[in-house]
Amino acid sequence: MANSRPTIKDIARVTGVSVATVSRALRDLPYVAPATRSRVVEAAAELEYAAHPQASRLASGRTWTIGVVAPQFGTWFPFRALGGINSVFAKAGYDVLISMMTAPGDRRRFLNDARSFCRRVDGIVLIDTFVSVEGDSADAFFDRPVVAVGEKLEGASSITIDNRLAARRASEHLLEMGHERIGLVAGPPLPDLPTPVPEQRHLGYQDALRAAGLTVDPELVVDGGWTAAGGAAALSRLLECSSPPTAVFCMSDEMAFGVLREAARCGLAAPGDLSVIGFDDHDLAGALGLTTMRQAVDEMGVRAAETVMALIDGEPVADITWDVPLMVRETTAAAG
Amino acid sequence: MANSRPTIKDIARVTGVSVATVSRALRDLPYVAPATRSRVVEAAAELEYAAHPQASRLASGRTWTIGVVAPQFGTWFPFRALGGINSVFAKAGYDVLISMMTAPGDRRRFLNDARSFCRRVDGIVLIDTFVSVEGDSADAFFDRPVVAVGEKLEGASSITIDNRLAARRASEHLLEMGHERIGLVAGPPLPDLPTPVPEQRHLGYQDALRAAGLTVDPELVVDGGWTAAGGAAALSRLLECSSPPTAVFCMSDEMAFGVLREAARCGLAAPGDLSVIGFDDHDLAGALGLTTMRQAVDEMGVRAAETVMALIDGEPVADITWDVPLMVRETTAAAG
DNA sequence: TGCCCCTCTGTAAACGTTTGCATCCCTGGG
DNA sequence: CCCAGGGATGCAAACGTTTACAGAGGGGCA
Repeated sequence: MANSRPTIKDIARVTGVSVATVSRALRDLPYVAPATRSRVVEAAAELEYAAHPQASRLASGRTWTIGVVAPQFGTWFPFRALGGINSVFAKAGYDVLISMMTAPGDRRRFLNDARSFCRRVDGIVLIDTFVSVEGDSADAFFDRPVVAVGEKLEGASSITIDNRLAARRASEHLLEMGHERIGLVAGPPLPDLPTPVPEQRHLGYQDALRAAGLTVDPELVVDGGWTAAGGAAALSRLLECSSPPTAVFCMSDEMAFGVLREAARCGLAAPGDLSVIGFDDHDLAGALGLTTMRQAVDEMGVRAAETVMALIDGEPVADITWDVPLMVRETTAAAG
Repeated sequence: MANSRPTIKDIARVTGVSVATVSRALRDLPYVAPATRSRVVEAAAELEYAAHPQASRLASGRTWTIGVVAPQFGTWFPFRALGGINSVFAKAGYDVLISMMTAPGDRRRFLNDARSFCRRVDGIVLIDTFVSVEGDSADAFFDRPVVAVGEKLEGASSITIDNRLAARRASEHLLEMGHERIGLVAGPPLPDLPTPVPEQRHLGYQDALRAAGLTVDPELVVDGGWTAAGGAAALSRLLECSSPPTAVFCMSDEMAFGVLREAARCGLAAPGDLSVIGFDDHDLAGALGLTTMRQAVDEMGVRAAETVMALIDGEPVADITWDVPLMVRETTAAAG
């Protein structure tokens, strides 16, 4: 087979014009005679020509690539966000390069990786990366436009939610239905990932209880490990309390699914015997009837992608706080 | 800020050697004096030099990038596979470029995209892409090593499962437990994606019933739309049958989750009143106790990544069939 | 007619690497 | 003492584009 594809020179030779004219014709630049342009375009189609990306990138400085950085793939949040991000860039003609850079640890190495990564992309989306250790700015790592999803970062645009407020709202929903013994199935802080999320959601839970004049019973706060299995285990621990909760707020839907299953196994009906509210609006939450706080990750991804393109076009940095609406479904009901 | 990073020339000037020597020193090539090498390496670290990827790729022809192509992100399967794929390449120092090429439709445009995509990567992983319309080979689209996950493709290595056999096994599991009225919650063929998966799983279901001497009742085959909500709707249709099933095989776990929920809503206990088996081993299947056929997508992704690297190293094309073990959990039990 | 401007095209210099080839120097064996 | 051989280095030509600049030709206007 033709191991080497035709180059712009081949097109030039075939059509009898210079490479400069071919380049202009194929990129719809002005100052090309219509007849010339169509001859060139035809020849290119005929030879099945496609520009060599590296060469054009080297020459132009534009990469037409966006980098997406996440701490780990395999979890729900970054995957979902990537879906939204990717759909936008695919339409806009950008490539999407993904990278699992682990933020802290070897800082020197990270900086070097980041610098090298930058050069391959026109802009960067950070998903839950928490790169900033002690208030560094995005410029410290990247010299490209950056949008951070799920965290705020000096010098970058950001798309975040108010975790504390949303957790408070979730807890208030239970309070409003008359519950007074409210359990918290918490996600633990992640190793090597200095995320404020667990703490913020915990604080929101406390805010709600205190505002309602209730004391926060530490016995009602258990670790659910961010997984469904962990959620199930957490509920069984909660049920061993001297005075078990009548409602549970879970920091993630996955843990809530586990809680629901454990409840069923124990013969507790939801919401009859136990109200459960989650956090995320996981793919399955709607179909399974879980009341939850909707974190529209894919929409946030879409918005992040649009924001990167805006930054590339020179628009200023901006912070966006995404709304987290309460989705009342079928796992919460009035107490008693 | 320094808008332009140091180039290899800067290192050369600082250390007083030629760019060629710098290039060799930094890439650990032989024929560089130890003293020279360490001087160069130090200078590079000092200046925070990182090679310009486009330039080095243009010159060397190696891209150190792997392309991952999937028809659509946002669904469970490709995401999960991407996780596995990415973990391998991240370790091996490859970038991962993702692309949502839609296979059929405008074939000319697809070919052009594919050709252009090729040039950016050293190898390609196709996830459930079903590019081949009438037996085309991988060479028709790509002139790079290709590994296809979930489909077979002439000229490419592949990682697939035997959908028909696995579906048969799932159905046999129900038969072995004494069920004779077995419903099938089917996923419909996907629009614009000529996948044989739905048909194969349907055939496997029929194989099992026929081998057991049962007739296939078309009333027991309903469409679950590949979603949990669709699965729930499917079960309610099945229950309207004159003679409803005592067990259900769902072509995906997500549909099975919907079935389980609908059963609970109708007061049917699983597995007491209704046995349910799924297909996939979704993240949540274990924690929710769903009996299912385990399609270890992330492992398949890992293997796919390793296979691409093997192809790049010149090893021959090979087809791998991945095992799909039965995971007996808590949603299936003996009939009656 | 002369001038200017505008459209179209070509020439050639970037872009920042990698790499084949030539060169220089040093060491060791005959 | 000479020469072969090989390690270390430099030179310069790729790699395939983009783009600044120059120039040719033609039309309109004074």
